[in-house]
Amino acid sequence: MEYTVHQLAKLAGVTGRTLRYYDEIGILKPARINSSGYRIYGQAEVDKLQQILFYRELEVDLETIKKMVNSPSFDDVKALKEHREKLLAKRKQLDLLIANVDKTLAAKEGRMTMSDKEKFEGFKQKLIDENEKKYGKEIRAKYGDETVDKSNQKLKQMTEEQYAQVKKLEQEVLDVLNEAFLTGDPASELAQQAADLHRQWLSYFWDSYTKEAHAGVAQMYVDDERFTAYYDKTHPGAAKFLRDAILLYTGMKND
Amino acid sequence: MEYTVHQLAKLAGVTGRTLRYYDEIGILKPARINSSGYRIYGQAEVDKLQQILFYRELEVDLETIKKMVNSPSFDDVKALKEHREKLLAKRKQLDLLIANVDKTLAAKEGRMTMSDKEKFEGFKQKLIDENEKKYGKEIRAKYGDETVDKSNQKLKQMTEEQYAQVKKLEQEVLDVLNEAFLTGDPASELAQQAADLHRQWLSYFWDSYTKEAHAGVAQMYVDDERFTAYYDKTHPGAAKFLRDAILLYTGMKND
DNA sequence: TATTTACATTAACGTTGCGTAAAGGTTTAT
DNA sequence: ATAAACCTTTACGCAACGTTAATGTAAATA
Repeated sequence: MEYTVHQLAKLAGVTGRTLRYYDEIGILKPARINSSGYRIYGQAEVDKLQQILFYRELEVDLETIKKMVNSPSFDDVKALKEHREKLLAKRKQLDLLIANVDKTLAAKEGRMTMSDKEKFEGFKQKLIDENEKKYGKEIRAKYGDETVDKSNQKLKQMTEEQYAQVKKLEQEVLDVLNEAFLTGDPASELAQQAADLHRQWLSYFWDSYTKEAHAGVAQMYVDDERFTAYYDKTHPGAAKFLRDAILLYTGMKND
Repeated sequence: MEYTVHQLAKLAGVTGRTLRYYDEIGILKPARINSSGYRIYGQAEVDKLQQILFYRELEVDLETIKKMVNSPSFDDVKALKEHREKLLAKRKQLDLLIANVDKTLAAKEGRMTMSDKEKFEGFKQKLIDENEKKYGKEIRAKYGDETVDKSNQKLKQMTEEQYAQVKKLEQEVLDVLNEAFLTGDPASELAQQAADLHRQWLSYFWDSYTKEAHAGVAQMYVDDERFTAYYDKTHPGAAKFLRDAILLYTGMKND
């Protein structure tokens, strides 16, 4: 059997370029060249190519393969053993790398959680301040300083476990909001679901839920760029969209 | 603090070329360029370089690092996780490769052992034939056909364990012979040690050792190219050298 | 038979992360 | 003043091909 480049290439699962390259670097020369300058390969070349590809599979470099298949006196077992050592060293290095990447990720996620926590803390403080400003006098007059201070204190002392649940809800709000945003309609079912999830989320902070306060927080998302940025992360305009959904949800705004 | 390329390079443990390259691909630009066209780096660049080198340690490609350190909005945790996946895949691939290399080596050594065994078998047969030719009539006349045939049979039935010991001795003969060859003197201590090891080796095949037979085998090493090739593998001429050493050892040739 | 289609050829650049000259300008030390 | 020690840009080299580009040849079809 005789083959042209492409025929042999297909037979062996490589490209013609590869065969020309192998010819160029002298690792596999065609049996002969016909009158038109075409490379013609025979059975011997097919066999040799198989060998070459076998060693290539093992990621031996072509220079070494060349010696292996072209000089019968070459100690291929020794070469393979050395190659094996190189592979082992590479794996050791890889293990180190992976461990380091893991360490870096752990540190980064630790920091992220940290900064999330800080944001969370800031949010809680902001809620307290807002409540204080809007309803402070009224409520303090009604229940007395002590009661209000204790409530605020409780808010600040949310447990880690609650925090985790809150984080989960927070993510759900985001997910549903982003999906709802694509509908473009704050009155859509998904948008209203997002608003409801947000109510559940808020309930973690408030003893008593009021539509007014909920709507107030929603408005804050638009007014305070810290929160706007948070909700707009995936879709710019999502914060406003959420506010509108909540305004409809709370019935603070019709149609 | 301000640094020129080489100063920063030394500080960070890279070469100037690296910094120029990082400038070229826009991953780390100098703070400014002075009137002579020199790159001047400041503290911010030092810090950034540290980051770059850190990620480089993890084998992240420069294109990705560029995004990581230049755009604050880039999700580096995600990138690292993807990188981690790539590393894991690479390790898996490496494990496969190593297993395949092992398999190849096992097969090759299996074949080698096989061919060694064949050679060994051939050698035993040859010894029998030689003995038969040289001493056959004499010995058969002396002890009878039965005795001789049984002896030959025993030779053929060497156990695997004996075989292993013989292989070990064989290697020792080779090692000492090759070292002795460098002295150039078949009468040297090393050469005589090689001859002695060879006698021990031969004793595995023979019930009774005779100087004459030993010298005869030595001569065979020179006459039969199969064995000549075996001993000449490391140093051409070693077979003849061994013969001479054995001739001196056996006293079959003086001075 | 003329033309299209499917091959073949060589030449040359692109890939990654720099190393390594080469050819020349600048600063510092003697 | 001159040499030593910097700096600059330009550009090839590395491994193993992929990918055009420009051009020539063989086989199939109109």
